[in-house]
Amino acid sequence: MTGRPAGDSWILLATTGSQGAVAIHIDAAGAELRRTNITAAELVSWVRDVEESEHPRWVIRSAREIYPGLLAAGVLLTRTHDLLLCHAILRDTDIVARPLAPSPDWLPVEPDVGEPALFDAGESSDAGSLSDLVEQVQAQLRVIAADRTDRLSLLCSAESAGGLIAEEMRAAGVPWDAATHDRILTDVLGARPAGGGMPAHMATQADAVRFHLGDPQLHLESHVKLLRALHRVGVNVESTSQWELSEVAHPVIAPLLAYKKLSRLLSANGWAWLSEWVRGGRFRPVYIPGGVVTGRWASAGGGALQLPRMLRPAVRADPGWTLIVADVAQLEPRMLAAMAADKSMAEAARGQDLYAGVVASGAVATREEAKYAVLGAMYGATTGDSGRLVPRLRKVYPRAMHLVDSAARAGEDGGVVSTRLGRSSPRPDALWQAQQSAATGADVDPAEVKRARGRARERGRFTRNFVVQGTAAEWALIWLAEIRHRLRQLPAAETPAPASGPFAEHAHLAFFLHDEVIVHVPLEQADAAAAAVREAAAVATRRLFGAFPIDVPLDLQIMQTAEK
DNA sequence: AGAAGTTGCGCG
DNA sequence: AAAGCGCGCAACTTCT
Repeated sequence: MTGRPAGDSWILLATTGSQGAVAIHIDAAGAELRRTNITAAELVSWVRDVEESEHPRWVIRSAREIYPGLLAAGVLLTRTHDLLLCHAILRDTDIVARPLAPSPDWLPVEPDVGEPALFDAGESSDAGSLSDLVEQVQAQLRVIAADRTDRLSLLCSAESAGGLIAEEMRAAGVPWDAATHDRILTDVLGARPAGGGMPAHMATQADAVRFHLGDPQLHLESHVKLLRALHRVGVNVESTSQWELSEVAHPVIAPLLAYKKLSRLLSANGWAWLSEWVRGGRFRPVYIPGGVVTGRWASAGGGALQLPRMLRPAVRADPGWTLIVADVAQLEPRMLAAMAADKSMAEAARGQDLYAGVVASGAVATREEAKYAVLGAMYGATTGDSGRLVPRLRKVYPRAMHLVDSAARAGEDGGVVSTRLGRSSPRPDALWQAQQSAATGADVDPAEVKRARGRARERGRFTRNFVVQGTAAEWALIWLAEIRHRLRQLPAAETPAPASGPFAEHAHLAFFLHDEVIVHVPLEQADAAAAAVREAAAVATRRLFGAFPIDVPLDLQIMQTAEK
């Protein structure tokens, strides 16, 4: 950080078990300015008061540990520096000479899937850890300050905001209409048998499959048994995956594919999921910011990131509220064009459909080809339709292609690559390194060399994708943080939505998935919230790429709130 | 019996 | 093993 604005206060907040907490005002280097001891009884109101009067940046061990309790008490934090999340970034970053010394004390904690305890102190909050905390924030601030470009400062702010947003979204929940979900299940799977057992439509397909396979007792969920049965009737597939089955012409295929689809829906998001995960009109998934090495979020429980599109209609605003649903089309290739400052690719990215722009460039003939070529470029395809099309992009977008090709080369050589804001890929593990050096010797088994080469290529594909996926994650993080910031400015709702907990009277983010958001807003604020989502996207683009002209268009809808 | 690994499929 | 990246989860199989 090149400088902290005058009057900007940072407060290290550490819980000290049953005794309460200690708050330490720190300067830009993390040195103590003054210290306040707070009893457990006054903690919540103290934090609330200071939040309102000082608007500090709270330095906390982890939002996941302390924020659920505050939210349950109705206290929202605006800005934090999340030591656990930032530790991971600053430890691995390759954009400064001396990254943070890694420490096992600062590894992510297991998410607590249960109910939030009131300001749960956690087990690591003994007296000794206070000095560790001070030491850690000072070390982190040193690394951030060493980056004269301020990218790590921005990344840490955004990542920390993500830590808050993840907990806020869980507290608010996704408004979920169980009746709609149930209706979809009944329509698709058939009536749910009273005594358990298979829903009607599923049973019909299963019977058809067993009939065509000539085995009325066959257990369809066992791949081994199913495969044997398929072989018996001459369907010579190597696996029971749908792509391979769909290549075969045989009367058993249609009902089998239909059965697999229904079976998947039932086991992943059927009635059992509904009763386990939807309570009081809300789905409350556990988000894990930074859970993926690239910086993307992961989730734990509920399969939040895999909700089938078929169930989207079950996401339903409360009475008097509506939903803003927004996503970015082709976020990753847009990030690539801007990172590489590739004006030709940015030109193709103008407007809603980047693939149409690629076709217009003359590189490929159809939109479908454009899509395969672009995805292949970012994923490192070398064979098949996709691999065949990639070289054409090298002619029209040499700068963009050079960026991903260089990232791949670095990865193959065992090197590290970084995103726009300085999140760096992990180093190769010891096994990988050993495998590579073992393959360079004089008389090495050719199979060994080939295997090592394969592993090197594999890592190249990972680093190739890392820079793009990771930068897209950074864009999304800033987008989220800016949306949240703008929603905060909106007034209280005319009609409360009690199920939203701390957000019962306020517009809030309800769902986030890589490049899309759902915002739950009072009806009367729909237009203002939509504007906030759009402005936030523009800000994210500008923060990452300055004046470089890259379009990041949103597909944004204000949901119609139909009567049931 | 329970852990660990595999398969297949949902999402971006 | 789809043609290439990143995930989580359920159900089954295999290992201990």
